[in-house]
Amino acid sequence: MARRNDHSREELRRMSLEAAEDILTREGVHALSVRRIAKSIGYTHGTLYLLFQNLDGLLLEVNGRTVHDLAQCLQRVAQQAESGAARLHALANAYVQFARAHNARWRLVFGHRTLNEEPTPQFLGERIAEAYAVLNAALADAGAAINDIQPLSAALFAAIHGVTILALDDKLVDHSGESMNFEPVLNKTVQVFCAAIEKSSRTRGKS
Amino acid sequence: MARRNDHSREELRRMSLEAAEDILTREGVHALSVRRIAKSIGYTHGTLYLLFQNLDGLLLEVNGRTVHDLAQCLQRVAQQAESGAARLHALANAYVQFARAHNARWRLVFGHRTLNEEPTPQFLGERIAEAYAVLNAALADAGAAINDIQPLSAALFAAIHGVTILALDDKLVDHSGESMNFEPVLNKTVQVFCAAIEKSSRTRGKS
DNA sequence: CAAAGTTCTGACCATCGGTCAATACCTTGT
DNA sequence: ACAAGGTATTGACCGATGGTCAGAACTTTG
Repeated sequence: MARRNDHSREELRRMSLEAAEDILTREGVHALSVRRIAKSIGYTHGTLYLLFQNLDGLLLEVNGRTVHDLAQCLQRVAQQAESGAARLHALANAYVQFARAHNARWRLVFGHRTLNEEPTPQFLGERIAEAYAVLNAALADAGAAINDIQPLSAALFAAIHGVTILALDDKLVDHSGESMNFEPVLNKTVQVFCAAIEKSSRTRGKS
Repeated sequence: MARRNDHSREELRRMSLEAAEDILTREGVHALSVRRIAKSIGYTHGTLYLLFQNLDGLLLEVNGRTVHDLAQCLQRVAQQAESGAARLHALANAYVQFARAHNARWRLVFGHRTLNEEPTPQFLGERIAEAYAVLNAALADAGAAINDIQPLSAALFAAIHGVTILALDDKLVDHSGESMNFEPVLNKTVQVFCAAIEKSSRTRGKS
């Protein structure tokens, strides 16, 4: 039957989360189940309920890791890119690319709420704020001192997020219904916001 | 056992879809199942497999209806609102409000892909294009003749979509992590795009 | 009124998330 | 060295799911 103390509680948790991510990446959400994860780490499904409250709890932690990875990715990009508009473009691109590279994992973050009904737990919210902060900083940097940076920043984040979602589903279409590449749409998005920043910083101090 | 010919094939399909929407609205996605729908229309689950290929097929049609309803809603709003920026604001607002009013149904449209793996079927894509066309027309109207209307329009659509998603999840946050109302963010979004349209129409004909 | 044709059912299957008594293992005390 | 006690792990079990399909229940046809 069963080895004992081969792994600590924390090790087992980590193994489970990594296994879940692996299954997600290789086989897709449909293949993800408590039993499948258990099999993957060489234990039975019962054991997983000693490590996590339930499947939902496990997935929530997977999502936390995904968002954390995204935040780190954005941080790296922000450091490497030049300031100003170039940095915003780089960040926007990194966001979409991350979502494409980790398709299944990324989708789970936003699709999971479909399954349970509870509000997003605070620990996940904090991680999202983490990613958001990077963009926020870049925007502040690009636009110097702007009064109304808050809604602008949130709007840019949402816009990039929107492009990402539609791009993943291939739902970015032109007027004739033909699907388009995300690049021109994303570039336009950032351009439009950059123009707004510029204009805003020109009139700063007013009102 | 069983009444016979009480309802035509098409009637049964319609009843099923309506039942599904009702369950979705009243009890949430978690309650939606083949058996639950069957019970709701007074048949057994086996019958549903004579009407739809499987649960996925049924949900796809539900989604088609939802998007169609959204498109109609947008059309109505576009007709009533004044031209120009006001119409764009009205459309953006209507989009978010529709999503909020039909929370569960709307989420299913974008969360469903989490479950199956296949690409969005063309009939759903067309319905989305239908909704998109309304925005596209309003934008063309607002900005007169613009060369690069295509990416602009797609970008605006995506931006509104992004705000809507984040608003529904209460994931629109300011720099301190506090959640914000969607209105200022949505207004800012439309403003920013209106400015871009204006600018673009001022320099039209060039290049 | 029987035969042929249909609509509908419900037993059945594999699988799922989740629980928990029982088991197999480890540690400790003597 | 061995038994007692404690702990980690299991796997049978539950209710429910999506899905299939032989055959029952009902209609129409000849």
